[in-house]
Formats: sequence, structure tokens, C-alpha cells
Amino acid sequence: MNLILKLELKLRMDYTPRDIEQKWQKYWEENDTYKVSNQSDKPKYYVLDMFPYPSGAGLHVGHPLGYIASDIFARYKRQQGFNVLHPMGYDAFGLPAEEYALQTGIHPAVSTDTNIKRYNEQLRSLGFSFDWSREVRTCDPKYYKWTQWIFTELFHHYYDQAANKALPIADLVQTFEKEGNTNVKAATTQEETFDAAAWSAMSKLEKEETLMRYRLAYREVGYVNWCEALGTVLANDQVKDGISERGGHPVVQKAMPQWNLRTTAYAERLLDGLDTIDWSSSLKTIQRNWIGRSEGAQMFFDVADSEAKIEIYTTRPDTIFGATYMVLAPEHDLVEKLTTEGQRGAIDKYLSYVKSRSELERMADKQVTGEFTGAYAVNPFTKTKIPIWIAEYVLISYGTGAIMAVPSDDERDKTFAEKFGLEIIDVVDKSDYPGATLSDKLGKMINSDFINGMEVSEAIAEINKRVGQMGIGTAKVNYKLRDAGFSRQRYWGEPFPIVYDADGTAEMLPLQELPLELPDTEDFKPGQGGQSPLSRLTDWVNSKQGYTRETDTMPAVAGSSWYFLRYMDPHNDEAFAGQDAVNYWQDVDLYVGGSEHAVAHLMYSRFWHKFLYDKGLVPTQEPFKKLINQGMIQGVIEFIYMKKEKTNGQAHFLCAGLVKRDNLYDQVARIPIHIDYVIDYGSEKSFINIKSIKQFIAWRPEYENAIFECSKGTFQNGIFTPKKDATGTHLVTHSEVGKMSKSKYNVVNPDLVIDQYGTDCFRMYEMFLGPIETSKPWDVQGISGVSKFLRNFWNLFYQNEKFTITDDEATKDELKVLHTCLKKVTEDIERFSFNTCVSAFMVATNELRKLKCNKRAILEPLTIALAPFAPHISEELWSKMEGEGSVVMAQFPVFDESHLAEDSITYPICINGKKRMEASFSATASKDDIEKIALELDGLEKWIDGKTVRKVIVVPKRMVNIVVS
RNA sequence: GCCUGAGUGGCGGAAUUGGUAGACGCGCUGGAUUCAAAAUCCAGUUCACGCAAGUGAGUGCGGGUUCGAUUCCCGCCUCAGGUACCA
Repeated sequence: MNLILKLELKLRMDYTPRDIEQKWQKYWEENDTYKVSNQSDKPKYYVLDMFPYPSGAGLHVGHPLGYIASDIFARYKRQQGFNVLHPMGYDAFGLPAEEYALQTGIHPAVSTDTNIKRYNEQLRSLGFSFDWSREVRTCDPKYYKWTQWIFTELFHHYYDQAANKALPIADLVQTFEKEGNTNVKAATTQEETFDAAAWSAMSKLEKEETLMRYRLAYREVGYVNWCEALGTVLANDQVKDGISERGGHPVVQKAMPQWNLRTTAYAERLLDGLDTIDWSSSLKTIQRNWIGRSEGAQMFFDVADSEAKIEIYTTRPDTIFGATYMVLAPEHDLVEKLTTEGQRGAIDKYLSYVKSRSELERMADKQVTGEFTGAYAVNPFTKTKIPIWIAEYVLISYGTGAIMAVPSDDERDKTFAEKFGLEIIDVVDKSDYPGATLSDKLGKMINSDFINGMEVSEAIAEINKRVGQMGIGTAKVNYKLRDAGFSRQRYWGEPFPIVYDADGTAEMLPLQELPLELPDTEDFKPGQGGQSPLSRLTDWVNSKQGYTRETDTMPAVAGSSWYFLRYMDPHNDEAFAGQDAVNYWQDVDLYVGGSEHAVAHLMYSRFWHKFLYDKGLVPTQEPFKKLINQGMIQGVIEFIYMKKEKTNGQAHFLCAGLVKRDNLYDQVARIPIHIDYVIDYGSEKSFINIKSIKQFIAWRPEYENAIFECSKGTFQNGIFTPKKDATGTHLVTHSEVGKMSKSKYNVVNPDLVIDQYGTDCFRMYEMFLGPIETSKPWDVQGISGVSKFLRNFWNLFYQNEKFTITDDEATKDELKVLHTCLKKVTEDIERFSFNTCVSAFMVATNELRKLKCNKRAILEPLTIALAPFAPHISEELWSKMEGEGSVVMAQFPVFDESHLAEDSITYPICINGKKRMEASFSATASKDDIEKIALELDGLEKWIDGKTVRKVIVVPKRMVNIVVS
């Protein structure tokens, strides 16, 4: 190595991010820098991230986006003198670990543990200020003991609508014994009335069944995705285009008893609570629409020539004179009973078609389908006979599972009526309201007998009154929100702390018997009839004398519904968290996470929290005061097309080119393929060749004998058969931009980037990518600019390769640069605009380089302000400056407006709104002065050119606009 | 389908309350340095026409309000997230 090279290496070794970062990460760990106490004189601040599911693919570049943002905020708050709780943990139960176990035989507990270790390393290398002593894992029995306990409490409570809170079910039993349920106002599965005598006449089993209809955790028959070929229940995510993703087998809906949570009992409070929290209005709207409150009427229609009555729900009772037919959900109880002999065959055929369709497909389809039952109902007002149909657009889970169809005033009813030639009667004259949509509920009633001429709102009230008088229904508030399905026929989840006695009555295990630990097994295959793998462990199932255990497990949302409370007091064995801890930390001040959790997780945790509040166990009604949705770092997902119909019993894959050429989109399913096997991954022309196919088959052995066809020929069982002169296959894949996820096989890890550029650079680069809320595909182009910035910042402190800063007084220009930056950064952190913070630091650094400033008075506050973003380099420079303690606790600098004052301001001079010139005015000039001077500016004549000046608009400190014509 | 977002140079993005569109960074072009390259530094860079001065156009598309619209209103298009068992 020659001398010059050596010298150059030495020069470049000055800022060596990885050395500095490891040094300070070790220092923070050894000094418990981020450990936080539940007792402090400082005000509390709780910054929470949505904890990750520890996927086998490792932490991907999307995870840190939110974590970096929340870490910056937590560090900023710490520097402002708050006692900051900033914890991290793992949402460790879930389907992927179990799928992995089925493929490899590796126990989910083992793979989860391995994954967590990897995540731990990765998270630590990112320099987050987490208090790791508070880490929680939902799969830890010490943790899920309390998940199980909260479940048992839900079981032991009902929702009393008079008290507007959850009350013990034992109270309800007392009431039933005293007076039956006639005075009870409570959330229930089904309206029924009984008196004390009727209650006491019930058998033990009947009593239990009745109580089940009130409990907040209850068991009821529900529908699951059933795959006969695989003998298992599938998650929605495992079903693609109507067939199982694994193996491509048909999937149907199957009824099975399921545990549920009565989230609907809290619908109104979940709605009201939204007004009290600082969430984005779009997220609140999503939740409001999800809850879907509507006011309408529930009423009964008689069936012609039958005792049966059909209960319907409608938001438009006023349109009843236009109700020309009825539609039942295909799963409706009455379908079997009402179908006439003549229509039996057609109905059965339709039912089997519907069974093959998921709810999502049923709602998404533009085409309408349906079948006539042969039966007729009687419109209670017109007394005419109207046909009863079944159709998949009516869902059994919403309302009563039956509608009166008014084709004149409902889009879908109209499409349906037009397709099947059903009668349409206009009942609302909307001519007074041009531009109003159907959902505005505006217009005047026509063709409607006694309500003719009334406005819609009047008519609704009138019909509701009549319906009540006739005893055929009542006004009712309805919600789209459904109770939460809480059973999974899976191994890797919390076991239900439930045993059934000989009669099949469910009993909850008492707290002393919790946790009910997940039993060990080596066999994760589903049990008989799609039961959970736990059902195979007969010793465990029967381990309690005279009882059998529930073998379903809880879904992943169980553990994540309350984990933020556990962080407050993570090692407590006596309670889910001690009351002192809960009362000190109260609630989450800032919650950061992806908008993909907008409903599921954020609705469930609010529900659990409200229940705990009702029990007096938490002090606030809402768990998350402020919420920021970070966008998603996306990846490209690669798919290969597979024909839905097998060819000679084999799966048949097609080149995207063939699918396009022959327009076969209806006949193919998209099968995701790992991005590592795809050539030119991410580009438009990405494809797979024979080598890729071999890798794919090794990964997905069920496709060992599959056919791979492209325009050049076919490949099967290792043999390529060319169609014309060709030497190999070239199947173009189908690429989509989408979520980075292990299940999409498109994960990119941050490790390599961090190795190359360092953590501080990675952190700042992810922030620099754009606003925290927007989603964008991952791309490393541009990272060198951030790297260069950090080196330039570092070099401000160096002269002739020596660390040199002076105590000289700062100049006016230097102070202006500093305070402009501090103002921008402070204001931008407060509004979570971190990308613009990074550019403010860049601007300041560039200007200070030009000013050759190396003064402590400037660089010290700048270093403190940079610390939340790039904590390692800041800590290193802070220690070199001999700052006191760690920069982590240094007071965040406050900007001073007086340094920002300008003597003169440059105004753009616009003619008719278009900038034509510039002019400088004193900062103290009045509007009139500016107008006068502006009109006399040299060069203005050219623009006015014979036209008249109509108006001059002067916006102080902004611009001048001269209007001419 | 329904609900919620997003769309600005070659690329990521900025413009905080209706007031200079393109901050900052990448890339690219030219130059300096170097035997050469990397690195670094300097200058330029929305597009079209033009040697230039300049002129015109321009924030997904089509309209509207306004002295002035990326920003507000109406109607579309495309993409993303969710759609109740991925988490």
C-alpha cells in the first residue's frame, strides 16, 4: 500500500459510524440510560409503537419507519424534561409460526423464540431508546395468564343498557330469579321475554343457553372457510381468488360453534369515544363507518299461505309502498321452509354456488345473482303479494339477514330488479333536490297512499308510528359492527381457560388455575373435521376429572388488545398491572402504527379497554390519546398465474404474456412467488426460468409435477418441450406494488444498509424519504446524500483532522442559521414532519460550512437538537465537547425569534397573479408605501402596456399582485 | 362493490392558514483535482421553443369559485390500505 492510499484511508476513517454506534449502544445498555421508573417528579409521557409480529423473514425495512418516528418523539420529550415510557415487545402468537411448523416440524415456540432473538438484535442495532426491561411477549404464560383472565371476566359479565356499562352476570341471574327478564335492558343475541316462573322452570342447560345470549364472551355457531382437501379451516389470507393458496383446492363456508365477543354492546360508546381523542379525521371516519350506526325500522312481513313471518330491517321505512319483492340471505333459516317444490332444484344449485364464495367476493362482485324461492310475502301496507328471492348481496350477518327490496330507491335492489325483471315503483319524487344522492334521504313521497306529499323525514316518522300501532315492528338503531369471532381452530394461540361438563356447559377456570398453559406437542396437523390440533391431545383434553377442555385457541388480537397496559407493570404476578402503575401512566399519549390496523386492532383494544374501565381497573375510557398512522414501506409482490382448472390433474402455470394474449384473467389465480427466485425482480419484465421453477418446486413441493407453460413451450417433471425453436422457458410474472410481508415473500432487511451506512444514516434516511403517513416503495437511491450530510456535520467539528471547537462569540449570521434551524425542527417535530427536519439540518450544516463556523455556542445546541434523529453521532460529539452526562438528557434548545428578524423583505411583484419582477422593501414598510413604490418600479410599464391598473393587492411579508385589464 | 388515503421535474419529496410551484436530497450534464479512477469541490439542471435575452406551458384528467388554486368546490381516472380468521 503506498503512502497516499494510507493517508486517504486515515482521512476517511475519521467518522466511522459503526464503531461509534456500537460504542454508544453498549454504553446505553450498561448505564440503563433508557430505563424508566414508575415514580418521578417529572410529568409522564407514554410513547408506544404497535409491537411487531416476529416473522421468520426478520425485521424488514418497513418496521423501523414508525419506530424511528416514535423514537425521535420519545427522545425529544425526554430532552424536554418528561418521564418517558417507551417500551417494546412482541405479538408472538399467530398463524405464520404454525404454518412454518407444519412445513418444517419446527415447534412454533422454538421458531418464535429464534425470530424474537433476531428481532431483538435488529431493533437494538437501530439505537432505539426502548426500556427493554419492560419487554412483553404475548406467548409467555406469565403474560397470557392475564389475557385468559380478562376473557373469563368478559364471560362473567353482561352489558346493562340502563346502567350503560358491563355488570356481573351473577346480578342478572338474581334479577331473573326475582322477576324474569321483562325489566332487563341488556345487550343480547336474541329478543325474548320470560318471567321468574319461566326462568326457574328452565333446566340447567336451558338456563346456561339463555345466559349465553347475554354474556360478553359467548359461544354460537358461525361460519369458517373450510377446505375439504386439506381437512382444515383456512384464514381469509390463505384463500386466494376462491381457492386455497396452498395446493389450489376449493374452499367452502362451513358452520362451526365459535366463541365470540359482544363488541356490539359497546357500539355507541365506541362511537362517542372517537370525539374525545386526537386521531386523524380519516381514521375516525373509518371507525365510524365500520361501526355503521343507522336509524331505521325493524318489521315483520307475513308470508302468503304460511304461518311464517319474515323479519326485516330497513333504513327507509318510508319507501315501503315501493317494496316490490323481498330478499333473504342464502343462509337464512326460512329458505329451507319457504322454497317451493318447483324451485327446490334451482335454489339448491344456487346455495351450493354461494357456499363456494367468500363474504368478500360476495360483496365485491359487480354482477348480481339470485334465485326465486317460489314463495310470496305480503306487503303490510299495499297488501299485494311480492315474490321472495334469495341473493348473495344480502348478508346474514347484517341486520336481520332479510330485506324488503325497493328498486326505485336502492342501487343494488334496482340492479337486481332490472336483471330479473321485477316490478319498479317510484315512491320518492327527488326533483326538488337536484344533485342529492339516495343516502341524503331527500324528496317528496308519491304513489304512497296516506304519506303522499310528505317529505322523506316526515314519512319515516309516520310509517314508524303506523308500524308500531299495527304491532308489526318498531323503530330501531342498527349497527354494521358485528361481534368479534374469537375462536381459531389452531394450535399457536392462547388456550381458552374453559372446560365443559358432561352436559356440555362451559365453565371458566378460576384465576388460581391460570395460566392454562398451551400443552406441548409435535403434531400441528388439524384434528378431526377441522378441529384444532389440541383436540388430538386427548390426555390434555380430559385432564380434568369429569370435564373436557375447549380445544380452540384465541386469535392474535387477544394478546394485542391490552399489551400497552402490561408495559406499565410487566412483571406483576398478582394483577395484569398494579393499580399504582396504571394510575401513574394512565394511558398512551402517543401511539404510532400502520393504518392497516385502523379497524381490527384499534377497535378491539378500545373495546377491551372500555370493559376494563367499567370494572374500575383502568382510569381512562380510551387507551390511545393521540395516534399517528405511519405509511407503509412497500415492496413489489411477484405472482405467477395458475389456471383454476387443473390439467390432467396437475396444476398448470401460465406465462403472463399468454394470459394477456388470450385474455384468460377470469380463469387464473395468482400464486405469490418468493422474490428471490424471480429474475429482474421489481421490473415490468420480471420472469422465471427453469432454474427459478426448480427453486419454486423445492419451496412448494405440492407443485412438483405441475405444468409451466409459456409461448416457447412447456416445462414439466424436469423436461422442457419446445413449441418451436427454443431452449428454455421464460414465464413472465405478474408484479404488483404492495405491502412488504412474509406472506407476500417480498421482505427486504435493513441489516445490509446499516452495515454499509450506519444506523444514524439509516434512521435519518427513512425519515428523509417523505412524510411519515404516506406509503412508498422501498428504494435506497438517495441514501448517499444523508450519509454525506452526517460526514459534513461531523467535519464542522474538525480542522486539519483535529477535533477543534472554539468558545468565540457567535456572529449574527451564525445565530440566524442556528435559530432558523431550531425553529423549523421544533415546529416540525411537533407536527410529526420529520422529513423536513432532516432537510433543515442539511441546510444549517451547509450554511455553517460556508461560514466556517466551529463555535461551541452554535454547534452545541445543534448537536442536542440532532440527538433524537441521530443519537450515536450526537452522543460521540457531545462527549468530545465534554458535555455533561449523556446527550439523551440534555435540555432541548429553545429557539429565539429575535435572531430571525430581517431588515428587508424581498417581495414578488405579480401582474394578474403571475410573478414578473422582484422588489425589496423594508420590513417595517406599510401596505400603502409598498403599493406606491411597487407601482413606480422600473420595467413595470412593459407589463401594464396601455392597460388600466384595476387593483393592487399587498399581502404583508408575502407578495404584491397588480391587477390590470 | 363499500370505506379511507395518495397522485407535483428523470426519481424521493417541499410549499404549515388560498399568496414567488419545485426547498432539501438523489440522478444527470459540464468544470476543477488526478497518470487514471474512486472520493471531494464548484457550476447548471421543470418542460417546450430559442445562440441568447426571453416567451409560453405546467402540480393525474375535465370543469368551477377567486385579484390569485398544489391548497377550496363538483365530476372522473389510476394506485395503495382495509373489508371482520395475516398481523
